[in-house]
Amino acid sequence: MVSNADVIRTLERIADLLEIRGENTFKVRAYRQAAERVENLDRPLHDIAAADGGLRSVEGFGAAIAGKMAELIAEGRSSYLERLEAEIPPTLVDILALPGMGPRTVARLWRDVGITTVDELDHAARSGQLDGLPRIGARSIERIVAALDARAQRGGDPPPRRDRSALVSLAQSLRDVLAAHPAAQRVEVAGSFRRERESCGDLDLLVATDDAPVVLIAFAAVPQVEQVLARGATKSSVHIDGGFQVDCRAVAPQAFGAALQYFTGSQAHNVRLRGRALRMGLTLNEYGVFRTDDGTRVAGETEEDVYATLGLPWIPPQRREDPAEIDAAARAPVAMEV
DNA sequence: TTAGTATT
DNA sequence: CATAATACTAAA
Repeated sequence: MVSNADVIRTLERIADLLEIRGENTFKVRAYRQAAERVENLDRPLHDIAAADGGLRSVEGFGAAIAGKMAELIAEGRSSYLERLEAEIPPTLVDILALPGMGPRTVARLWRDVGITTVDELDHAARSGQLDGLPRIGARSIERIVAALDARAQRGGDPPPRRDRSALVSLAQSLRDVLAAHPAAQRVEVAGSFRRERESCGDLDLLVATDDAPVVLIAFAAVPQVEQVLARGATKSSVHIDGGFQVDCRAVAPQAFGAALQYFTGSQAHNVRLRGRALRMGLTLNEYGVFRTDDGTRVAGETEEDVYATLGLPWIPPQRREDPAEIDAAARAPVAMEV
């Protein structure tokens, strides 16, 4: 029996391989989006396949994807995926999973150096085989080796997610540390933690401040920090507590609402919200809502402002996952103009 | 400045 | 035919 999880894995695998192959980003996105739609289903897909509308009734499933997934459900295999795997070494997906490794680099390592596995990459990186490749300098090789070492230490497993319950105290203590900084005016934990997901891949902290660089320097210097992954003018990423990633974003107080909205996500929610803004002649980013024509800022101080400007009631973070949520909220009478 | 990757 | 928007790093 093919489970929804199997279908999701297949769709994501197809997307990864297409991406390495350099396929049209719209096509790649279609497979990713289809996977995401399946994730949000509350029914087994094989059930839907057998019912009236069939797989085409699943949002994000057009003729091509529905056909391929129908085969997967009926036969337990996808001939399309098998053809892709014959063309593109499927072990490249493991390389793609390394942090800092994207489809362009993976494709180049394969085509130009013949690297197809993590072990081959490890050997090549340490033996100087990557030296002199365009766009891969000494720093890049260092990063690759570090990523390989980290992966090896985990026995090849992907970076583990953590249960929400196991993160509560870490989140609280980081929040307290930042809040104690004299330049920090307000601190919130955002991201999947704020959306109350049961497991989180990282922690996202947002700080309102008039002096972002100083706050970010302080953040990166917190004693529990094991490694600073990046530190810029508005954003810093670190590893804490056994390689767990924590991202910190610092914004001006008048942008706090927009930044909180952005940083809370989900990504799909942000994309839908920003698309909605565009259709209204507005543009939404983490600094506010702006008129497309003259760039005037029309909202940003609070989340409520941001949603209201887009004709929506404030949507609770827990509900910012469901693709239908924005449409549902738009139909709610409360926030529509009085 | 650009390419690539990362972030929600 | 289309595509959310932005930040950071390394390389050129």
